[in-house]
Amino acid sequence: MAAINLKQLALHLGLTPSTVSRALNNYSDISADTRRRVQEAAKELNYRPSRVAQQLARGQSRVDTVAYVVPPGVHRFSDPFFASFIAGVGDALASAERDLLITTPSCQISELEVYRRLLRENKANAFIVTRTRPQDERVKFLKEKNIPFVCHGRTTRSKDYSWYDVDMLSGAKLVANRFIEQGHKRLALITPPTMFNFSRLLEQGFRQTIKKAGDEITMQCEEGTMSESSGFDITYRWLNAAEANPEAIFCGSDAMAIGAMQAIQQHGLLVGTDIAIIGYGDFPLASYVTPGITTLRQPISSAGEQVTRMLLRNLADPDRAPEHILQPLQLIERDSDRRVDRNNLLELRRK
Amino acid sequence: MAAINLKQLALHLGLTPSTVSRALNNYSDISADTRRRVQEAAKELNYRPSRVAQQLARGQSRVDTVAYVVPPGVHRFSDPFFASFIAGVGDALASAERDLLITTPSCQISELEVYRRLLRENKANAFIVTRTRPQDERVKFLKEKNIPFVCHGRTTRSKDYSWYDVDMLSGAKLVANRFIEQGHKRLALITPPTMFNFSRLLEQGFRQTIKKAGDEITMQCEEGTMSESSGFDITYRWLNAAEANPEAIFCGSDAMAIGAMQAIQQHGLLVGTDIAIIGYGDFPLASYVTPGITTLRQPISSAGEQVTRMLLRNLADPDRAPEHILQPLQLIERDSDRRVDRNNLLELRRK
DNA sequence: TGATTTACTGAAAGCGCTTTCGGAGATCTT
DNA sequence: AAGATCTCCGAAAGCGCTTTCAGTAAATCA
Repeated sequence: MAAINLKQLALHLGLTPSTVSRALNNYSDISADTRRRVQEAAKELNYRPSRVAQQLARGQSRVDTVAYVVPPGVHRFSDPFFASFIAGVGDALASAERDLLITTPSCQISELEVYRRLLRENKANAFIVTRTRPQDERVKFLKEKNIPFVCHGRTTRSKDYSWYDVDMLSGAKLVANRFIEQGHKRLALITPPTMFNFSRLLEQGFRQTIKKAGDEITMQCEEGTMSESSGFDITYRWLNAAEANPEAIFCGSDAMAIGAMQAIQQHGLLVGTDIAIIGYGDFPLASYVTPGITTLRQPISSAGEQVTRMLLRNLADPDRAPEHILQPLQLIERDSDRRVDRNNLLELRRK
Repeated sequence: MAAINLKQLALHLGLTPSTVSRALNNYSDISADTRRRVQEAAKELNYRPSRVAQQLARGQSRVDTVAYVVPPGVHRFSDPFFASFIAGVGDALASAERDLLITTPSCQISELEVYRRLLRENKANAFIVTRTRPQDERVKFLKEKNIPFVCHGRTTRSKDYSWYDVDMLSGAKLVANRFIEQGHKRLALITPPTMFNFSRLLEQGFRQTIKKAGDEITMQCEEGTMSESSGFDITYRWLNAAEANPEAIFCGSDAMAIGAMQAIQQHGLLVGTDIAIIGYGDFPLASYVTPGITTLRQPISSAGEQVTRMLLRNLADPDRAPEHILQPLQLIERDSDRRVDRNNLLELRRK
């Protein structure tokens, strides 16, 4: 099954490479008979033209592929964030006739190594970096190599490259203030993994607001993984703990909010009435569960699109100045942080 | 911003291409001074080596990329199916040092055209085809061109290529029988788009079972899009209709099941007690909503993995005989099809 | 100082394919 | 039957880069 090339195929047929090539490409100056012979032999010998050589010869050397290296660990693919983001990226890219390469480091290999390989193997010529870390080696690497890229998320030093990010700091303040206005005293926070920059901003905003509100407001905080089960586990533990239950929980993902709600219900408590829940993300199902999740809406699919458009602009004009988009977060009010008359549960259902 | 090539760069520097090339690639036989000059000029003139030429020259002509062309329309990306499937594919591929190219036809372009382009532009050398249609042109195309591929799903004629599929026919029978055993008479079905082969099998299995059960069992059926909103809309319409409400609904996706449940609740009815719901997929949230969704579990992430492993085997040995895997579906019993004491709702919550 | 090494650069072949051009033979004109 | 016209195929020049090899000038040695 050794790879056979044009020359060998030609030799085998007693023809020249040029003839064989034209036969294979259906040129009209090849006799029907020869063409057939050639094509049959090609199939027979399992000849596969080197696309690389073809491209070079044809002068199609452009590589319009954008790579999205999914960060390892932490729930990667099964995160609805992922799917929606990809959707946005994919759509924007498709309309620009570019493709999206998705990959993820296999266990042993460092993330950066994947970037290097993709470049070396000519698989991509631009990158979208997500879930940025405070000090992000990926950003450093790409800047050094002068490769076009755009980030979804900021890093600590972030003036000199393009990024799109949500205004998590303000968003978290919004949530905290809402809880406080609702009269809750014992707040709680389940953060996304703190390795992510946005998780720190979230916690920071939440804490700042609480601090400003004075001593009577307390908070507890734990780091989750963004999955339902982690929201469930953490909340469950809290409810079983000796201390008084939290009155309001801000969950760093809607999935965790769902888990938390489940834990609350299993404890015989009522979400909204006994414990208020606010989530983050507004993923598609947030409004379809009962009660509907009040959540900080993150327009992810549009995030994917916007990030991609930035990148495309950058690609079109490499000398372009970096752009920055700070997307405000909107609080979508549903029922998970709303008190209801406990005796009137069925009525609630009727909405 | 015209693309500059090695020769031009060399000319500009008064050096030969070979020297410049070696300078750029950090060969040790280039003086530090020259190297610096060259690298600076390269950056200055925004020189970008043609990766295609590099690959050809270096003899790295292999293209280890698997493409997954997401079928257009119908809720593509936001389908949790998509994300999980990709997760499985990505993982399996990563461990084999291959990459995954994901793309989707932009509005104007036919799906097949995308396949052609990917091949032409050397972006992929193997394909994973999902959501097969009864007569699938993609399959025909790939077989004709002798390109390695594997399907997730079957077509009508499917002996001579590898596929992985779930046993939807038996699965649907399982569900119908369960409904019947539970004593329901008026069954209903919300199918996935009928353009998909598995949708037909689903309907077929359901109908066959009902037919066998005799005249007293009736059914109504409508085609959904697999989204929450379509489940909601269809159910809502049924509940408002003149005819008697269905007693049990089988939804072709968990998302539709959630929509249906929402519609039922908005009508002041109790899911499980008034109307039984069974979904399909068992996506991550199915157990976290209230009530938990009874569903036909489709092991999607493992589907992605298995499909990919098949493909890898195929790639490793092109002469290998086609493989077929028919995955049995398992019914996961939760609460959405379980009657509860209506007066004891709060207790239920305590589980 | 002449021989020898060292440091660097240039010339040239080649990666596997496409494509233009020209030419040999066959077929067609008048 | 001689030229004109087709058919069909081979020769050869690239595509943009890498890499080996040889060659020159400078540095080192004896």
